Amino acid sequence: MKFNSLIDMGLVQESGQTSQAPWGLINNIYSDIIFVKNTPILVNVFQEDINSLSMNYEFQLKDNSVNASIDDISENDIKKEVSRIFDLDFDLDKFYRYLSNDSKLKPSAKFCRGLRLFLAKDYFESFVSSIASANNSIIRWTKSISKIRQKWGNEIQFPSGTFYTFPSPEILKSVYEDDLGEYEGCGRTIEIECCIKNLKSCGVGYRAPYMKKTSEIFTIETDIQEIPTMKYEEAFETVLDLPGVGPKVADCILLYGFGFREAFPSDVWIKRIISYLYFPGKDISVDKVREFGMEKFGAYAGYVQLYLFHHARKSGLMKKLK
DNA sequence: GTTCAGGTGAGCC
DNA sequence: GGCTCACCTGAA
Repeated sequence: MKFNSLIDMGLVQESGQTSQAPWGLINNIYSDIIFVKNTPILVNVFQEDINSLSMNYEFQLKDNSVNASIDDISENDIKKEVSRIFDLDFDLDKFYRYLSNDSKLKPSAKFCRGLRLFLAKDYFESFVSSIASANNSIIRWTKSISKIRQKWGNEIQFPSGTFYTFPSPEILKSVYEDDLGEYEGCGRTIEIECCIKNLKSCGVGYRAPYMKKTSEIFTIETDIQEIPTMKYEEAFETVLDLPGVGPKVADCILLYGFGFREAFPSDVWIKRIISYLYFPGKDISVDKVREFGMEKFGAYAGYVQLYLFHHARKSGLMKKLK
């Protein structure tokens, strides 16, 4: 089945949006489990040919599935969810016309043609993933998320193979934090050097307690459920209250997770890029850069951030700015 | 072996 | 309120 919207799937997957790690990649097909009406569905997405920049998808229900037949879930439900995750209704042509009006933004459109938001398939996953991304590299972050899924996610068999879901808040809030916790927790029945099923063993470092606490809050907090209906400012304050969530991570959760396109996630790289383009020779604080981006780009702030960041990454501007 | 990059939170003023 | 520094890991 096919979507006709312009999209570069490889670019979306590798763009480091913290709502989720890149989907599994085999033979140019990206695969992951999404949930439609609480039923796990394996989705494969791929480009028919590299030049077309349109996207195909197919799906599978799990093996031995008794209660989940395609009768309960319409193909249209699945299509709508895939379309939502890749933000396919966003009008890229209109956005490119907007970019072409600013000579500083214009080059990024060509470099990142077909780049779209990679929205959360699961809100909890986007919170934990974003917290794990703070002060981290994309490579290390991706490895950590993959380990978390393999250690605590549900293993589900599909016709084309075994996949792991992202673990639930109930599971993640009670996992061991580090080697010592695991050693003590299992009654010292194993050597401490052999402890491998704790959060720090996934390489998340000091973020482990933040991730556990946020998982616990997720099992009780009700405010979080209201975020999709909130205005941006209120949503920002709500998300900021969580441990391990500062302004940067909050904006990542709101933009990549929930699709608040007025968010302008600002880290040192965006600060360097914005300073280089709009305030040459000056040192603008990250906080000021965030204000500047939201004020100047308005409803397009999130997409502009996405495009500037990846243009800088791909064009070698980042190395130059460092 | 050492140094460094990368956001957040705690402790301090 | 603002400022400084520790936090963990892996790459250089």
